[in-house]
Amino acid sequence: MFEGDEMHFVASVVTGAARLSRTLPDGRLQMLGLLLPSDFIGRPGRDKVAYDVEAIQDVTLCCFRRKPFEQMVETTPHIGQRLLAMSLDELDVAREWMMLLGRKTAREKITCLLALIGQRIATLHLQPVTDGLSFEMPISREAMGEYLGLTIETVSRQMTALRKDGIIEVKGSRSITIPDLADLMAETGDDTDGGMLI
Amino acid sequence: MFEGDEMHFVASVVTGAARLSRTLPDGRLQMLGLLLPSDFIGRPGRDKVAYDVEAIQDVTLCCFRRKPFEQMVETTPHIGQRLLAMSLDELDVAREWMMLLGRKTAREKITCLLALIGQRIATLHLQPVTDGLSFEMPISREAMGEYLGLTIETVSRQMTALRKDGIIEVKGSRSITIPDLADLMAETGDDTDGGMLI
DNA sequence: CGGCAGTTTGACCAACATCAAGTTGGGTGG
DNA sequence: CCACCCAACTTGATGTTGGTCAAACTGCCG
Repeated sequence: MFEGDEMHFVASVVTGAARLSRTLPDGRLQMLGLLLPSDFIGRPGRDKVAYDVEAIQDVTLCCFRRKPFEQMVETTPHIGQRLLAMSLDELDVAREWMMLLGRKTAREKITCLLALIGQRIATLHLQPVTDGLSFEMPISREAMGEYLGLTIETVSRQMTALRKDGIIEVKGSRSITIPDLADLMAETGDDTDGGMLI
Repeated sequence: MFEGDEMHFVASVVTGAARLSRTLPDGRLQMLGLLLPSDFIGRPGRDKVAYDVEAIQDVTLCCFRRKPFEQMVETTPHIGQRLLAMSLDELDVAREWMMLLGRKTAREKITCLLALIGQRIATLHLQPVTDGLSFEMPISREAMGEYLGLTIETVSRQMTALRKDGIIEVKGSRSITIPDLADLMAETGDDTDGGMLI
């Protein structure tokens, strides 16, 4: 679906993954969010799509016609509360990303993304998040750039630099190992200790 | 309030203005949002402040203890629906800003901000948004930079460039006139026509 | 063995940041 | 009333980062 399209339904992602993005008239593209199982597309009270939505894997959706769904939200408080909690979480993610896009260097952006994806994949597979963490990057260099506000060349160069610095190990172009998680986190620009004082 | 503080209440802004921001350990700061009258601070179901919140003018808040408020949200569906609509709007704003931070040039960032502030001030004063629009910048060059992910010097240089190009007229450092709104919009990088095809 | 998409690398360049002076204008104290 | 002070802003010189353009390289598939 593309920005401005009429949207006659809302939906919940059941399987697969999709992404939200927006494109400027001259073609510059920024990815705005990732839709994973349980995430919600569309919103009560708005009939146009606000951003481009594209599947990045085969996706199964659970769709509801918009009007009946809006009624259901009004009559079933619990649904509204759930939607509120989800949209507040998305807001946190979006703001975290604003910090990254506005102020972080290319190297910090890349390490943030690697840490994020590594942790999420490990958690998904019920693996501990420790040194030696190993995973497949689910997205291309191009998609990394679109996510981070960088060009593909800069992404590639930073990956090479991180490899040469021993922060990551790379096999092929997608297989990543993180020998020392603390080393990676130290490059993200964030608090390493979760923000605790002393 | 600062990131990580315990928050025993939620609040609605009645008068004045505040801003949301986050700071990296080394001091880099990114503004994440603006709180104006009717905006909401805090959230049901979360007891820590997620971002720094600072008043930028004298502010009056309407505060509610968090626990009773959470109960009220559960028992009064209409409140939850209103909060949902507000947080979805904030999400749109945040994502619009991600596009700006990730992909726009300094000149585009500045013109976007000027257009945004000009239009909001005009609307607030019930003035038509037309050529010759004139207003006072409510924020300093530094704050503009924090909002746009730029340094103060770059902000200043771009303002000078826009003045020399006749896109804006400047009196003192805060008073702005926009002789031709279309000229300004043409510099934002966005669709000038609101995205309509033909 | 091509052909091709995805990736890497190199050379060069533009945009923005950084560092360092100025400049302006409003407020204060002599 | 004037001199000076200070914060906010502007301007200049220079440095870095990341973008751009172009050319290889890789691995996979037909």
